[in-house]
Amino acid sequence: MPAQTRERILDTSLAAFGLRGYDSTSLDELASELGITKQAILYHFSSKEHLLNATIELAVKELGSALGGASKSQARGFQRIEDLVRATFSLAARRPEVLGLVRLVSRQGGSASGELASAMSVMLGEAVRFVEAEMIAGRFRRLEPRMLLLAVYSAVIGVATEPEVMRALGLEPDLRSLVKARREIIEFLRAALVAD
Amino acid sequence: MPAQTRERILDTSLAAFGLRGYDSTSLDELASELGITKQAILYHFSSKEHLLNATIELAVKELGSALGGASKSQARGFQRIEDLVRATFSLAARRPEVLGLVRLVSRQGGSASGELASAMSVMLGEAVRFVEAEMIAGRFRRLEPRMLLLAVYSAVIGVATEPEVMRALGLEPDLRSLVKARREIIEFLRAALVAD
DNA sequence: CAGATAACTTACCAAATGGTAAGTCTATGT
DNA sequence: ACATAGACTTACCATTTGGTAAGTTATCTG
Repeated sequence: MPAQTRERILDTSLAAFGLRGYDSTSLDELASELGITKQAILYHFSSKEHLLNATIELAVKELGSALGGASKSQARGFQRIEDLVRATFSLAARRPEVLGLVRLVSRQGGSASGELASAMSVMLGEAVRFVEAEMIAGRFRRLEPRMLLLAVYSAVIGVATEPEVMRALGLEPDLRSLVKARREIIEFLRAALVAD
Repeated sequence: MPAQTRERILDTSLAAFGLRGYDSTSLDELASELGITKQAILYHFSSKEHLLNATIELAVKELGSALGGASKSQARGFQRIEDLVRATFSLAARRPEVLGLVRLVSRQGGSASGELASAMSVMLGEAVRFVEAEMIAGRFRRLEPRMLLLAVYSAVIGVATEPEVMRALGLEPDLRSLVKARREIIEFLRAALVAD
């Protein structure tokens, strides 16, 4: 019952696009990784761009389910930020390609990015309101909420997805270091955010 | 006196590689942008990979001259961090492709990355020693210096080079917003770093 | 059993890609 | 005047790329 071919293609292309990039991944490569022919891919997805769209769709879903719990938690104050960072790092360790694809799309833009952009807009909109509320409640320092989130997002995604920079710093990007990095960035954010 | 063709090629390829990526840039494209033929490029650089190497070399130079002043300044405490962030943002506004290429190389690794990696290693090594000294002097909060730098690096590079995320936050990535982003991230870092 | 449909494969193809070989044009030194 | 070398261009070329067309095989349906 190889009706799951479609899912296998999506999985493989998510890994390839997310880790190596769109242009650097050819359909022939994908096909041979999967042990099928390129035309089998084109049977399920009528063009490479359509495949990218579907892949983004999958990544959005995975991102949602990975961060959804933390984002909807009723935790208040810094605990909620901490939950979110933990969830992000967990995703970065389990499926780095998902964050890689998010970054790829958020950089290149392109026609396909609409869905991810709007999904992220929703999440970021919620986050902005949350941060604003915490600032008003006096639990967070007063900073510009959107810029603050941009900095937090960049710091977390960067730490979670930039292994070469870790190497330049003399840190091996293995699991232990990732755990350490997570703890450190949480402390860093706590210092930056929590009002005295 | 078109002996400057070599430099023009490097300039154009720095922009192309840094903003669009390596695989997404063809030699034919580069050539037609320059109004020459592809073989003229291959005359100066014997292969695309050699061109990439030379381009990285140029980017390293530009990075050094852009950040060198701030990095060698004798400013102490947070002022020095602020100088560095300002220099980075200035570079991001003037020549975004340089930081783009840094990111590209630091992600993909590859054989050519040695030079950039070692250049960055030096800069980061200095930075680690500086941060450690400031912590000992009690001017910075006690955090793990390398992880701290990773977070700072990620935040700055992210904010400076991720226009799509800015758009998702409802901010146009124009000059005014960049200035605002710079101010905000400096405040963010100050809050995170400066000991009470 | 006939035929339709889904899920592929084999066979092609035009365009683009990185690269080679050979020629052309100009300046310069002898 | 002439060879030499530098800075290209014109002509090719093999491979790779995304994509089309036409089978083939198995399964389900009337």
